[in-house]
Amino acid sequence: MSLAHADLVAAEGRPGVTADAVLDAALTLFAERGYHGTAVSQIAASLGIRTPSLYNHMRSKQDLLEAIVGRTLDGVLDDFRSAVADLSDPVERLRRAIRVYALRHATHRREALVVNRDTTSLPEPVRSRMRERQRDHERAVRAIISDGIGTGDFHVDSPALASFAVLEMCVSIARWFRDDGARTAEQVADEYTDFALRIAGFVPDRPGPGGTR
Amino acid sequence: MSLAHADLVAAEGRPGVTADAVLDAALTLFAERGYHGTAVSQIAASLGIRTPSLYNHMRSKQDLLEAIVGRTLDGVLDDFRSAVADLSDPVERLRRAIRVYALRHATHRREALVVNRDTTSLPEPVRSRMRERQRDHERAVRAIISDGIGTGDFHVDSPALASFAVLEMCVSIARWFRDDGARTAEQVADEYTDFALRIAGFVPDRPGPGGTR
DNA sequence: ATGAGATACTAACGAGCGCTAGTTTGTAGT
DNA sequence: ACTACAAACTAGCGCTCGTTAGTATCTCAT
Repeated sequence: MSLAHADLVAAEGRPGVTADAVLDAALTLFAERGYHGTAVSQIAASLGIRTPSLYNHMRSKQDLLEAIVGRTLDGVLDDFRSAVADLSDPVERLRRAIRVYALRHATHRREALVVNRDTTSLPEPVRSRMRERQRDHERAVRAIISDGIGTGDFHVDSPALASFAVLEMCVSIARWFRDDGARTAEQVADEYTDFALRIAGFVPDRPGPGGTR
Repeated sequence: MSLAHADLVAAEGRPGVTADAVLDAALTLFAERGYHGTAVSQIAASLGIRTPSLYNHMRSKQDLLEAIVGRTLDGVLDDFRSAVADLSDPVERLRRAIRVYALRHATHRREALVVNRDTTSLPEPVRSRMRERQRDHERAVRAIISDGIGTGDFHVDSPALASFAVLEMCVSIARWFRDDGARTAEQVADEYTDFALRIAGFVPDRPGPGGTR
């Protein structure tokens, strides 16, 4: 395990350790053992260097967490915006929004685990800023559900509850998905998108998967 | 906050700190800051005693986590068994199983947060045993869904995926539910139970909540 | 009154933490 | 060949961690 990066170096020319490599190693360990459960010495060991050498590539352990959480939330919001751009039908908007969100949690498992487990470990001004960005996304999804209720496509008592349920259901993909599992990330994303539409109370013209009824 | 227990002592006779009080204080702090993010000195402070006095009531910090996770999983399995006892209809079984599970995550938020965040921090023989108990519950729910597919009540491609989605959706209640919020724990449990049946592909005779269709 | 037992305390331990200072080394550009 | 710079190193800082040892204090049954 501590050889992973060393091998990479041997294969290429002369990179040494880069800031991105440190971030990636931290990401893996934070996802595995949590932020407080990970020592910077372990990050260094997984890169094959001594602890103080890390500080040539980062400012602090806290900075690593902040960078991981920050750029992950950037990615979520970017994904969302480009997914629903040019769409007006609430059903299609929800379908696309949930598909990219579910897909992300299968393809970026580590990021998802860290954001959900360790955002609370950020220092206070930052932490609230990050939470606010998560809420932006949740509100956007909630708005789609509300729109769909208006058009008669969706049927739920509370758009807020439904958006919580749908989004957290997707988040949980990161907890069990494996690349070598029975289903690809795309297949899982498709099935979860279907679940989301069901939660929203959308009833397709033809019965969904699972057989006749 | 550090006065919470001291007040309780003053109100009663001479209890001092009990093992249960330590467990409860640890539960609150673990849920708030995570196992590795909580120092035993903070547990002591929240009880109004010095750190070493804690060891009159516990064996180790790790023991606290093990006790919290262990008895929470006991509760989950007990809840499940008594909820579905005497029921044979898959729809009713799923409804009852999910209702108690969702309700538990609203009424025992701290336990749920700790189990889901910090079970990985347990030492290895214990950790696997705990995970196995969680899997027992998941398999039982999955079996209900499979049964329902057999009877034609449910319609999903993969009972495994559906059970993951349903259970993790319920777990997430612990992340946002507040006792002083707009909905009671029972109301939330009812709505989530409805979501679960929708995910399972159950279609009631009359349309569900949210209006006509 | 006395002794037992429970519960609190002070003191301090060894270990590990995140991080800094100062130094060596190895490569690249002139 | 010489210089400049980046990136690794050793040494060690101040601090906090979980835990133990040993002691004082209080309540209660004898």
